[in-house]
Amino acid sequence: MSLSFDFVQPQPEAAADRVTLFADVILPLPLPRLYTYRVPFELNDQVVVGGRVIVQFGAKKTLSCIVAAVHETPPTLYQAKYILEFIDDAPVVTQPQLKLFRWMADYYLCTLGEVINAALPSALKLSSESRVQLHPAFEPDNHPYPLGDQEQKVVDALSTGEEGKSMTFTEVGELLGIASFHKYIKSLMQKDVVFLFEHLKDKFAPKVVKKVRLAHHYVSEAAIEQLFGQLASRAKQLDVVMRYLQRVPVYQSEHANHRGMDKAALTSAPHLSPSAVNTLIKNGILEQFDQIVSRFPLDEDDAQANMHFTLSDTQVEARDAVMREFQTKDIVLLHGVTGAGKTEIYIDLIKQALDGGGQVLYLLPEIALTAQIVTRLMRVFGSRLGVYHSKFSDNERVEVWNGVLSGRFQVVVGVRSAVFLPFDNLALTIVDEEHESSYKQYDPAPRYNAREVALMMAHFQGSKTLLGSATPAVETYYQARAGRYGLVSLTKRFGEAGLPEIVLVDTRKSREQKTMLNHFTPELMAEMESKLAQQEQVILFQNRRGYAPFINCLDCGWIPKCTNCAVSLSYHKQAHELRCHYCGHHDRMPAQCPACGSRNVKTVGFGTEKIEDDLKVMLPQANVQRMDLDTTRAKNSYQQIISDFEQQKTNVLVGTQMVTKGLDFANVSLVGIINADSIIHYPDFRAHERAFQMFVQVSGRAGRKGKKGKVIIQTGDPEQVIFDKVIRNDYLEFYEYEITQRREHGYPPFMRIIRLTVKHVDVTVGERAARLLTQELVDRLGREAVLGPEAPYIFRIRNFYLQEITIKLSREHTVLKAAKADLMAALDVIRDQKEFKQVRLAADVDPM
DNA sequence: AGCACGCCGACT
DNA sequence: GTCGGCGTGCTC
Repeated sequence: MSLSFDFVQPQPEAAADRVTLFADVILPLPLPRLYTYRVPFELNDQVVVGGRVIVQFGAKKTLSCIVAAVHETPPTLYQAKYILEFIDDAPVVTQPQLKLFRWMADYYLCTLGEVINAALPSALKLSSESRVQLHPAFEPDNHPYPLGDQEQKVVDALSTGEEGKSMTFTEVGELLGIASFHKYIKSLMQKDVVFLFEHLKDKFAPKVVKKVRLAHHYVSEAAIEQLFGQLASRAKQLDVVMRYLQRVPVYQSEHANHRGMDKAALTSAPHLSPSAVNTLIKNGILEQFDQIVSRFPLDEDDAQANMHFTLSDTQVEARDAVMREFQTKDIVLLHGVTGAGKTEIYIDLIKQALDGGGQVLYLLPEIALTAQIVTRLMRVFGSRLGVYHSKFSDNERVEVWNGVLSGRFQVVVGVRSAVFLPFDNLALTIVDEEHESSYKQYDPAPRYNAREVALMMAHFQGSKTLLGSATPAVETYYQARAGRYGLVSLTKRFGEAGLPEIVLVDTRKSREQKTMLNHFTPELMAEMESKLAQQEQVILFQNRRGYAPFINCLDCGWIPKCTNCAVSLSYHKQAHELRCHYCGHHDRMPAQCPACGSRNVKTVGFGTEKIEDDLKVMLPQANVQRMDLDTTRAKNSYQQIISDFEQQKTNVLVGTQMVTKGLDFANVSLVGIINADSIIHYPDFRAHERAFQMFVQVSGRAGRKGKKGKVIIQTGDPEQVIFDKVIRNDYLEFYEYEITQRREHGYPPFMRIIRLTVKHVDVTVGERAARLLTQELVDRLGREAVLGPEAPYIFRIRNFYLQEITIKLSREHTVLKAAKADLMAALDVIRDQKEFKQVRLAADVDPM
């Protein structure tokens, strides 16, 4: 701003106050910096921080990106290109979000572009390759909104050719012959004429329900009167019409008739004839139409009926304690045993937060976000509830995103990535099962933990956060003990169900005595038989999928290995394949040893598939179902397995971790952990914690609603200290033991860990890069802060050789910040060496 | 992440 | 002689 003097008259033609604006944008690419584009002067008033703009990036790419800042400082080193177009007139990313994204990039050592990439549903990230397609529900001659000329051109182009034809943005631009065509696409989207998708594979497959309504010329009392006369001799048809009028208040509002009712409710109702319904449709009395429905249908009547439920005394007490803690603390840990009824407490707190006018985010791990819980929440919160699930299509995610922006959804229940939703007025954040490792994203950066991100987001927005778990993460409990988090314990199980009896069975002894029946001890076998005889159900937990972790030729010792990874191939019997669990590589199962031709090839070890297989032979009367990654890959198979078990169509459920989470089955009286040792003896400082959590969680599946359950843990080493704590379900004792270990060995929560992985196709280059990086780190951070480099147990994945360096840092903020700067500098040293140009470096902050 | 520019092998 | 391999460097 320059000084101005009174006597200097403004020159009218010079437009002295003409400001040139520049926008710093976040490109959805892993680039370290923001890029500055120039705002076309006539569009100055359209720039919104948090809105999307279209820019040309590089020679031929056009991209949408997020405006992070607007200013008047022209770049000095280059000529800024112009922004091509503005997509939004209001932010799609809110201010608190931008702040959060910056924090994430900083904390997790990644770029803002990577954060944006993980955060935005891909339909919000437009590029010249984005595609449009006519909406399946669009009817050209029965469309409520008029279309402009340009819009009509697009619709015409999309309707000629085969069904479901799509065009890229580039093609739309060519068709219209103008550069600024996005506004037409946007308008067409708002009118539900077209929808967007990014790749050919994510085409929209909406769920359509057939509905019927009364033809519009019957919607008046007189007309209906006349209709009754007309149908007087056709009793079946009359019944249908009567039922329709009963269910749909046609007289009260024409709108109600327009919405109609489910056809299935008429055709499948008792005493009503489906053919009568069809005759009515044929005669033009009823009309049939399709409606696209959400995955979680809400029955309005249900919503009213279930609004109110009462908390038990224990629950009221716990809720009040949480609220008391919230008066002085922003974060509260609700430590409640499985089955203590935490969900009801959450619902109660959500209601209060909503009454106060704030938004609520309720995070759940993926396996716990079931239709059961969603329907339950739907009943209470109805259309104010948004659901964000990873199995949803991109269009559905955008709908939730926009719903949060517009205020339509005040509560969102969702998985890890729901922390990215554009809240601006969060009052309450709930992270249920906060210890769950699935909150942590591993592979593409940002390698974030949604629990930590949620805490930071809540902090930025002044929201309270409730962390819930039966087996809190050691780090979390430590914070609560230290008084930084409030702590509320809920120890009584709901409905008086006692804790299950937990029994250890020594597999080593059984093996010596040769009493093992395949992988079952006689004790587990006998108990299963007895429970099944009493018509009760059994869950078996085996933390390894497939049939066997490897196969072995008994004559020459040949073991098939993955060609891309340093692992043996697992045998999958059903698929008759050898598979790599790390890269997806698979071969046909050979009929004989390819090395020596012997047919003496045996499977070694066992996974869920073998357990299932053995049981089918050993317990022929039982119905055995397996639930693991392999059997739940298809869209609804998880739900199918659960409901079959719920309805007791299956008696034994064998599965991996999937069976440990949040499933409430009233009739399960026995849980078996087939091999506890593989879980405990894992080369990682969190092995005991994970084992404790797993055992307690899976034990929680046994015995509910008054029945006392039994848990049998098979182990070759029953003396392990951890079992003692599991048996007595003594979290506190486990915690005390574990925290001492952590303090002694300098692990979290006392130190912060950053794991660097160096990857290269050539072992020696990778090793050299890792050694140099270690040296650079030692020079900057000191010898004691750096461990490694070391090849991990699985030292090659997807043809990349791995080296790991572990950095241990003090948790002090200033130290951490300086250390990260040092770390980045050390990484740059590697990147600058020609020899290491092909080295891939990944930083994982707080690895799990 | 793309994509263009650029320098060395098997083909018309 | 050219077409094309993918190494590396840049994108406001």
